[in-house]
Amino acid sequence: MTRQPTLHDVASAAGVSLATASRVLNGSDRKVSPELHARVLSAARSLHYSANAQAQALARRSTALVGLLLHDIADPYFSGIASGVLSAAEPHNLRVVIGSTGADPDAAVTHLAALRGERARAAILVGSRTTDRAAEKRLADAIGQFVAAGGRMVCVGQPGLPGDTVVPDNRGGALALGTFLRGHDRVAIVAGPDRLRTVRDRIDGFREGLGHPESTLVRAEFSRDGGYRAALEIPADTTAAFVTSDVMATGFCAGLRERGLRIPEDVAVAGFDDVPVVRDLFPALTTVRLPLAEMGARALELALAEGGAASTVGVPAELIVRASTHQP
Amino acid sequence: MTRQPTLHDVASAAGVSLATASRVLNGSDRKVSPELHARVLSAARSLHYSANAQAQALARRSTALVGLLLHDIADPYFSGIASGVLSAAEPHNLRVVIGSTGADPDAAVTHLAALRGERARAAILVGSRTTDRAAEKRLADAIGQFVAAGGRMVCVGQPGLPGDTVVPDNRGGALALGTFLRGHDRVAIVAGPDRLRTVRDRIDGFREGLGHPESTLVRAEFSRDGGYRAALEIPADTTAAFVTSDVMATGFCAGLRERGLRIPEDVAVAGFDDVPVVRDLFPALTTVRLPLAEMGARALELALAEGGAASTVGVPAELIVRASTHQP
DNA sequence: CTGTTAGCGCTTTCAC
DNA sequence: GTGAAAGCGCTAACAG
Repeated sequence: MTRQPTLHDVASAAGVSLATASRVLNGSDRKVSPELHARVLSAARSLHYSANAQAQALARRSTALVGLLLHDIADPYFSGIASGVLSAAEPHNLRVVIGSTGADPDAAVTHLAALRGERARAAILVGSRTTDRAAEKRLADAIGQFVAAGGRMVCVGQPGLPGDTVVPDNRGGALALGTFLRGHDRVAIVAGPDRLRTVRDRIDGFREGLGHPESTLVRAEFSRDGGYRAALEIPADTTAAFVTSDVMATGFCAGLRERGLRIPEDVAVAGFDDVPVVRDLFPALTTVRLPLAEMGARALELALAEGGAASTVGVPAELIVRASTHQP
Repeated sequence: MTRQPTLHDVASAAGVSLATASRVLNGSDRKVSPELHARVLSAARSLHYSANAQAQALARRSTALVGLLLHDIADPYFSGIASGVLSAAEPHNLRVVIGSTGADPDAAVTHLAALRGERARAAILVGSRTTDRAAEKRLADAIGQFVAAGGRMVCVGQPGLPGDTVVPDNRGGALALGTFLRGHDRVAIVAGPDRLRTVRDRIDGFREGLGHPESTLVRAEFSRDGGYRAALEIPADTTAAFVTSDVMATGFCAGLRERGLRIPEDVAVAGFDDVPVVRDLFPALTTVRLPLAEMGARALELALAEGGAASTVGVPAELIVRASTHQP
């Protein structure tokens, strides 16, 4: 590996000035004579020139980076959103650097600091909130710093933090589901952690739809295994269960089956999110569809917005009825 | 948003030179007196200083970026690997920029060019090969350029390209599966595109294990829907099917069910990869486990390797027997 | 131990 | 149209 050719090399190979070379190799508005233009181009080509992005960023005082922060890329909810972010970024020639926040409540803070150092154009934070007030404060501070440095912040899923927000209609979707399940009288709600506003909205909407609030509430971890364990805990005479996320519901169904309970004959089960795989479960899962990829794309677009004011875009949630539920 | 403070600002606020400020704010080996050290630190803190990563990269002639190129982040095979890459990158303080290559055979080429411009330390390419010789050549060229620019290249899943490689034991895993399924006499193999070496290895291993090669071969797209369609095509009297990826197998099982065929009574089904969800299908899917996250982590480690010679690391594949198969 | 001073590779006025 | 030159913010010799 020899030293990479610089713009300087190209310029002298083409017999022009640095400025001219720069003008033709990058979409400058300044005009360059066809003759020189061609010479620069061919010099660049034969040298295999590739502009140093860092140098450009430094000189231009701007980068093409956007950060994407999420819990766990292996979780289909997050990867669905990530997929949307990526495809929306492509046409804008934006590069997305991804970070998983995982279990550590301060991981987002760390990542945000790094993104600030990288002078990222924007950061997209997908659902990462904790019950820890202090940590929450640190997050808000980190966001503040990031924004102060000129970055745009957008949160997906959970409102309440500074910056733009993409929020699905959790309440509305759950309400439709609750309404659909009306008539079941021994209903269990398998919910993720109470601290999540998302979870609360889904519960509230569901209960309102159901028409009576005296359902059993089981708390569980927001994961496949959390759902599985919850299945072992719900009352044996439950006739319907609303599991607040599909990933949990997947484990929940497995747990139910192991317990010898049939779906939907013994207990009707519904999830939320409509991650791709749930239609292939047996029985196929009734759920509320969230347009994950679209949410990601919307977030990216917000991230690009020039305007000053923080905006919120809502996305609809749609009830998808499949075989895992029946109306009583 | 005001102009971001620079190292210069910090230095003068602390009443020291640029060099000293630089030394304390970055892990230089040079020593600085405790007194100045403290002054710089407090100045940096009160100014909310954040080093400009681009400027550092330029001055240091090195970045902390690694690129991760994969087909589709929403596919659990890829997201599983990505997850491993991310967690391995974290402790090394590496940033990973991700790009999906999707359907476009030249997307990897484009991304590689961008990564070269960014002077990324390494690029990890997860399974992206086409039947198109010309495109393949362009890919190899792009890799060559990237490497010539000092980047490290590592491919996951498919050998044959320049650079390091992480290859799972496709053949061995499939062989174990074939052996397990011995005795079935009307066996179908539902395979992804023939151009993929991975697919070929899996087929060969499986056949060898099975002990007789006269199985029906059905080609399908390497996706859930591809598997679904294949299920409608296989001979009705098939007693066992090996589907070359779990994602395909997921669709395949759904298709079988719609056709009224029972699993495993009518046809035993096995997949490959062991993506998380297949254990929750009903019946749970027999498959060959690939340590996806570990593969990603290994790739990242190869990417970090200093040495010159390209190396190949193999990862084992393990037969996981579940309810979707029975021995005849 | 600390400070001075060249760059790193590119963009962008500002003259010509 | 084209070029000279001044940075962009930081690091790393090299002197003290």
